[in-house]
Amino acid sequence: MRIRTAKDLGLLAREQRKRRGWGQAELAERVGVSRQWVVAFEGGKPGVELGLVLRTLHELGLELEIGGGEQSGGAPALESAVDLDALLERARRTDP
Amino acid sequence: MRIRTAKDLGLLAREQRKRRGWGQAELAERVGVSRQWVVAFEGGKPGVELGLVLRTLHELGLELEIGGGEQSGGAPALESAVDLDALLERARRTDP
DNA sequence: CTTAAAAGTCAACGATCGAAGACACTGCGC
DNA sequence: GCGCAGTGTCTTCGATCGTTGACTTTTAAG
Repeated sequence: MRIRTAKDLGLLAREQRKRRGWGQAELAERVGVSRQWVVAFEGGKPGVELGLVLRTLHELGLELEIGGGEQSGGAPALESAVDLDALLERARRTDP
Repeated sequence: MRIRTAKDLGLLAREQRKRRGWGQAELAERVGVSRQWVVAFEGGKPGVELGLVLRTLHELGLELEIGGGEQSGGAPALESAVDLDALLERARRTDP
């Protein structure tokens, strides 16, 4: 899932937490933050600290991936081949 | 690229900034933060605020993607079909 | 080699954070 | 309807943030 805002991320984290059957208090304990912090993060608070966010995502089994990175001045070099195996492998990991 | 720590992310942001030929001051101005913040972020400071991080990544043309999300208790339900077109489309957006 | 640009570092300050504690509200099983 | 678990919200407080300004060090252009 593409993330652009803190709200996007918070929503995703909440969904994943529920999928795991955890309450906010349980997640907070696992991560080592206060429950209030979890509430704020899930609510999309932009001021939350990056390190805690990363730890929380890890605890939720969510993986952060950065893509993009085109040169500012023009089109990126074209890949000459499409690696279907790699695509499938990634899809398997992302949308099991 | 897989991101686990604030340090990972900061390094990547620095590389991308350099690739674009921008100085820290220029990036700071584009994002609307102080140069000191850019220095701190690139240096991997975990306390930096998520909202500013996301804005910075966007300005650098980096896309944030979240994957993973397996059920905690067992194997996820298997999809019966693989949508190659969707996979390719997503790959095109993520790794152009 | 010289000099300017870029990057690193330090300090002060008002704003905000995260934690702890607690109360209010919601959802659900019995 | 009642009770309990989960979630939302409020307050206080010490710690940290991001900004501004400025000085130092490193890098790169000429």
